[in-house]
Amino acid sequence: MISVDRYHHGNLRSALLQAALHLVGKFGAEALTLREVARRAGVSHNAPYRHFKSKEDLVAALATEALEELLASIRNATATATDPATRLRAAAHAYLDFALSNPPRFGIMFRSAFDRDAYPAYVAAYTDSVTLLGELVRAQEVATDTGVAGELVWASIHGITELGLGKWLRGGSRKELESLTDSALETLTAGLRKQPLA
Amino acid sequence: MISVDRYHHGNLRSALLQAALHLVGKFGAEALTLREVARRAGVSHNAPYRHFKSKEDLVAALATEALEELLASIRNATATATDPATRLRAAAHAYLDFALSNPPRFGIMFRSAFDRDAYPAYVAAYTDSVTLLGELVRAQEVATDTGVAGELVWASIHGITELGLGKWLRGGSRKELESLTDSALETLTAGLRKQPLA
DNA sequence: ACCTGAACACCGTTCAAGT
DNA sequence: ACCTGAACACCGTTCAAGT
Repeated sequence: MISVDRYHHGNLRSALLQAALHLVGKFGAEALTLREVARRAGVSHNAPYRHFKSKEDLVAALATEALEELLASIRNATATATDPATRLRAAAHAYLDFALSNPPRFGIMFRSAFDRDAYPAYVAAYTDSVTLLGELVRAQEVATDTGVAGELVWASIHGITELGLGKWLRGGSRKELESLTDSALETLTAGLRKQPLA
Repeated sequence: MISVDRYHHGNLRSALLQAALHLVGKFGAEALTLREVARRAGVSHNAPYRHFKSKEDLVAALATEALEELLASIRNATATATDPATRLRAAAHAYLDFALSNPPRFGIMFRSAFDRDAYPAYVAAYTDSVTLLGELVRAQEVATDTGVAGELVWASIHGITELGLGKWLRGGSRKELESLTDSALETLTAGLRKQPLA
């Protein structure tokens, strides 16, 4: 009766993605199996193949959704401030918080083996993210516009995030990692101002 | 006749690890299966359990060996120079080169799910690595000895490595990534000198 | 001690069949 | 169109049995 258990209307795809996301968040990326996803969506182990060519194809869809959500989250976080340093800090915190809120999803987003070029929406979200970061860094007025400064900032934030998620740093709490992120941004911008890149 | 095909002498364990490393390096971490490892070592699918409690246990051994090798490689790279900046740069290049030389192994070393505390050799190599990095950074005379400077440097190098391996940066060649690493180190040390951490 | 073969409960994927 | 059940070739792991 209720439309949610009738997949002939085209909502199985999103139900599968939702189940997959839940599985990943709760049990980690290695617990993500097509058969379990199908089970949770209440369909046969085979039904997912109507919507995804393969497990990798579902993972790619999951990664695309995650990247789009991360981008939206960063946009949202930077929207309220006008001061360039504050905006960059807000973006970095959004990045870190996104990763901490669902570590396995962060892994799926970044480390999946699928061919990215085969997923235009993924590439689009990636391109937009890099562009946004470039703008945020350029607004600091710390370097000529070669893009290297943006990569340095991104790598620092990403490194702190990865090492934080893996419990490699002495402080692993959200607060401590945000503080480390702030230090990284301050140090990098100070360094870029003092010693502009070639 | 030849001792290599007689595992009653205690060399099966290392033969298994060697097969596992080869598998990981050639086909990626997801191709690492206990059964295939056994096949390559020429034993039944069950023989590995004489030497490893589980697949995770073998992965932990692999990760430990990798970390020890990385540490040795960094020690070796820094041994020839005396200038602090040169030594730090050599260490960073060794880190990057280690990752690029076998990306899946780098992943196993950093992202495996095993309980690290259950593997003292792993913890020892980790502790020694952090200590070494701390010394290298302290020699730059850029910060008070809180360890934060070391974490910032490590995160930057690690971030460049991860993003480079994942083809996220515009330049992905060894040369380009080493150059980006050099920029990161120069920028961070300049920033730390200009604006010491609280 | 060290190794083997059979067995169990899983996978991803394919295929013929049902509505 | 969308879904199902049977089947295939894999996994990791356990167990009884062989030397």
